[in-house]
Amino acid sequence: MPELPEVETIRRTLEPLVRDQKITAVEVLDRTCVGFPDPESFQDRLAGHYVAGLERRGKYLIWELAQNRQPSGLVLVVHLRMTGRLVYKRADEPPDRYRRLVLRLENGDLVEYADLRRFGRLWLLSSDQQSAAAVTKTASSATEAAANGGPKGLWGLGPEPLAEEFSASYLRAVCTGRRAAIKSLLLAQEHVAGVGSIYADEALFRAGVHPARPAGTLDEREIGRLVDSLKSVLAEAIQHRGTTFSDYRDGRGRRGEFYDRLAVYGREGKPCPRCGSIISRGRAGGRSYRFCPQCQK
DNA sequence: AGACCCCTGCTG
DNA sequence: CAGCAGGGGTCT
Repeated sequence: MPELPEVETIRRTLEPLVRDQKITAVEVLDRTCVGFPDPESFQDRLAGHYVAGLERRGKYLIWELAQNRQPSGLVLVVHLRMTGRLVYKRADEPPDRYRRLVLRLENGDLVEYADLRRFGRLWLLSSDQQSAAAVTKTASSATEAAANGGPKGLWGLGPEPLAEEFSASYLRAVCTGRRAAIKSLLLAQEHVAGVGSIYADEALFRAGVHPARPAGTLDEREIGRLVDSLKSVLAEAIQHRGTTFSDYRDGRGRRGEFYDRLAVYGREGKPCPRCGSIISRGRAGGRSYRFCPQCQK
């Protein structure tokens, strides 16, 4: 489940391998993974572009494209959802069993997009549209996005959790008056971008806050601890190149190493690393959470 | 704000 | 072999 640290790791590992390289050909093996435009136009328009650089926004990976050293006005946007992978390979390396799309590069290597569950999507969008949408959150850009079949979530993303903008005062403003569980609020990409189930659970554990607490009931100190915890767990996960449960791989096909440092996620029935109580599980807002009944009130 | 859907491997 | 998991979108 690639979340912010995993997508950031893919960005960092892939960028040096693809920057300034030409995409010579695009092979769409599974039409369902192309979100916009239609698969034929996607192939035709993307082929021939150079990769100017890779950016990340929330869980979205954004490929800046160029043509003849000039910005081409197009970006390739990728969301891996649950089981998507983006791996740089030599042409003679065996394909992933779930290979869905291939970007051929002029040096003979390729970038393989694979996705077991086929929830992931790729979109080829005009860059002014994408950047305008990233900074504004207006209804008009959202409408425009919908009309163009773009990635709707990208248009309404909240602040990056590692940016200063994501502060205790910001989170307090978001939580105030809300009865939804704090965990659901952390997962809502319009409030904070890039947090998924793993890091929401881990941050709540570190902050000592019960995941099902109505957001509005958190006091000032809890809000402060939660902001700090989220930032620290995300930064540490990036340092360890993400968390691999089964599917996630970085841009070079390697596993992430944060798995061993998880305190609660995937550890139900095991002892809490802090107090030894048994980690248990609950459900809020239609999504499950893991927590330590002793440490999280 | 919650139900349901997408999709497929794995679990009970 | 039904049911669950899960990011995020849609529909109610």
